Amino acid sequence: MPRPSQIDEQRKKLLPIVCQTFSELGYRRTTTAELAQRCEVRENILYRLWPDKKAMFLAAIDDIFQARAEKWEQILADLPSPESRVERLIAYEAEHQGEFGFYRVIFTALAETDDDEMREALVRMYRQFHKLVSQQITTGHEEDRDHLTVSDAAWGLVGLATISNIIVELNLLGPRQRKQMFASVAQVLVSGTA
Amino acid sequence: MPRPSQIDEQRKKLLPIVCQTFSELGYRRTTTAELAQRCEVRENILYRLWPDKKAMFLAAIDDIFQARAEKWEQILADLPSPESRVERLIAYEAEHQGEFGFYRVIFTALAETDDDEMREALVRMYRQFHKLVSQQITTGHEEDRDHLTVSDAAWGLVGLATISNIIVELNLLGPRQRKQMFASVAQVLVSGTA
DNA sequence: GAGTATTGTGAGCATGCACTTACTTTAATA
DNA sequence: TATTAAAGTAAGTGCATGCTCACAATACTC
Repeated sequence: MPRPSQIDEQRKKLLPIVCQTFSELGYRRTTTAELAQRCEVRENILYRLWPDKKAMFLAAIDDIFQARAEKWEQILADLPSPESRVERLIAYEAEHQGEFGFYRVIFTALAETDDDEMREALVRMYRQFHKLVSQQITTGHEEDRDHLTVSDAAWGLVGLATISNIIVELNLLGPRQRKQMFASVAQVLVSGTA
Repeated sequence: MPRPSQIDEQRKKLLPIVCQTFSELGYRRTTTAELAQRCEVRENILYRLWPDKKAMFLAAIDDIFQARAEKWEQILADLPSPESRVERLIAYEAEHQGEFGFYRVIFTALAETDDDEMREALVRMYRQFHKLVSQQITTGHEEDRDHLTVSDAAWGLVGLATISNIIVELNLLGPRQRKQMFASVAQVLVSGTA
């Protein structure tokens, strides 16, 4: 009998490096040669772990999102008080934005939505993300409502427009729901402006 | 004397086709061969109009944004009443989201932010966009504040996270301002949730 | 230690694609 | 009508890059 395969172990070992590379360079600019070099193996080996470059990228998307979700859980675990959970996450996100190259990966993936698998991976990811956010928005946060500056509200609207377009691109909501969502959120942002 | 150059005219004539192509396919997937075919000229000719593919893309970004801004002006011109200007634009955006392939261009551009010119074009565009939005958010929209559903608020937050990452990526705000903006908008979205 | 499948090496193939070059044809001016 | 640069044609070049193949070395089981 021959030696036992360690493909799974190696996949697990190299995945963080693959994630890091895609986060830095995005999809297109990441070459298989670059990946191999950083992983300190030949390209050949990578193709024994994943069928093609796209599979490497999809694996990276899943892993990066997973890491983010785990980070969130960890934060919430430290803070068992039911209140201020959202506030805690918001503070964390505000602080660490763009740290994991998460969105660089997302942007480059969004540039490839003509590919079905890529599209599906994105849809899965956004659905999970949105669900995660939803679960944390507990009701009863009435408190004293702060007013927004015009500039802040404008950024909020630009963000809203962006996510709306992503929703269109990925068919995350039907047109009717999407429009209603857009109107509601925009309304809150605008009317909350001092 | 030879015949006068009509380069400017031809540039202007072909630009819409170039825009359309980039909107459909994004940056990378748009090949110069494809552009030439759609423009019904040889690749050669395109390279007499623009120095390289990137220049064609940058021209497209500018033009697409310009078209959007003009559309907005046109909408506001039809509606000289100072009130409900924002509402009108919001309604328009909600209705026509994703129609011009605007964001497909933006996403693929965001995948190329390692390139300085590309980056600068995006920064210019976002600055203008945000300014435009800001100008329209008139104060005094107190009215009766609608409450958001949890789902809508969550989408708002995802959009906020997205734009925040874009802001980081493009250095549109300093960290301090960005965090403050994030917190304020998130606060309004969360506390506005029924 | 023999046998076998795994792991590693290195070269290379095929293709897509941005960009070029050498040339012909056209038409506006003087 | 002669001149001259622009407009058009056709072919090609060179490079990056995803992916493969033939083969050598290794180490695990029996």
